[in-house]
Amino acid sequence: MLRLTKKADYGLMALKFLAEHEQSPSLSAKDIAEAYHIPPQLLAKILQRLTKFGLLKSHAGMNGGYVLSRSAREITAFEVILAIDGPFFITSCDTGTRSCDLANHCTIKEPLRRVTESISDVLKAIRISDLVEQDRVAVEGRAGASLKGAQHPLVNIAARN
Amino acid sequence: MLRLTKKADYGLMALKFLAEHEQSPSLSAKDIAEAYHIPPQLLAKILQRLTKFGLLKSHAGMNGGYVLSRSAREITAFEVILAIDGPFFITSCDTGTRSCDLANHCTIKEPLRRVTESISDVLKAIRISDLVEQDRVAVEGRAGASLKGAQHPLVNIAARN
DNA sequence: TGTAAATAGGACACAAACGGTCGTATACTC
DNA sequence: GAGTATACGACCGTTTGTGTCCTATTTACA
Repeated sequence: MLRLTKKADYGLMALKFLAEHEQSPSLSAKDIAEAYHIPPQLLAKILQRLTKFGLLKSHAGMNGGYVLSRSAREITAFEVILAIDGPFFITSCDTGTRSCDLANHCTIKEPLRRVTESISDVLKAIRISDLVEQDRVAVEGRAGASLKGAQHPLVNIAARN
Repeated sequence: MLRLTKKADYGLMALKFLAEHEQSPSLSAKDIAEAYHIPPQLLAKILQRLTKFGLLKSHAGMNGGYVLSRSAREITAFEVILAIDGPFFITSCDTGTRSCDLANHCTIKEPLRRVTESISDVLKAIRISDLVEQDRVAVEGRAGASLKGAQHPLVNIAARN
């Protein structure tokens, strides 16, 4: 529970992959799916949603594919999750349109709404470029050796808000 | 998505209710269920899990019920959610026991693990007593009038980590 | 101009999770 | 011993998540 869906996972992976290949004219859903062993048709749909949401630009036809519509530094994890999984609330009631039937009795809604905001802020502070950077550091750390200090950029990012 | 289950909601509400009635010798699942119009049997199960997890103490038989096993200030929202919904991960893979089959290709796992930690920290900073306090303030604000300054205790809590 | 490769998107099938109920056993009080 | 409460396993219907299939459309290139 309180977990990301696979779709959101795939979406983040795809964006990260596109960010790492920004020099390419465009990459197809198939290219990305093969790189990560993701079901191609499923990924295609995800990329379509991201396109509809304005995070990607698509190009149909031969040699077509997708490119980031903005710099990787201007796309946040929050936007990706929002695009794929829709708005999220930490309370199970309050689906956005109308409040739950417990409205009058549910006394934790307001407190938890603030928690939701805090979590949103964390996700808004994570950029696709951070994923690239963080992963690069992790790989180097694994291949190389010393794992000391300042190796948790994302934590720092989350704390810096 | 990324939302709390109703069970976790109910659990938090119940703990808050118990915290508000700490002077009572014990409250039954039925008492609490009626107060919030929650299905009694469902709430009973939730309270049983919380008991098993050590957050509540139960007492069977006539005039039985539940009491907090600790002070409301020593129980966090994180523990409640963990007890009811199990461990949560922001990545859909990595269910705890073994990593997903994408292990080698999934390059965002490590970065997102840090995000999970940040969110956990937020939830760990929320105590049941905060829910009580925060709700009290909200009610007063609604009944009374002025809504200025320092009215977002939970946000402050989340930020103070 | 035709073919192949790509996006776009609706419909559907399967599986897992969630929400809730039922029945029964057990513990405790009076 | 009766009544009330917790403890817990089994079950069921609904929803959500994951993935596939099929068709239409766009585009590049031979």
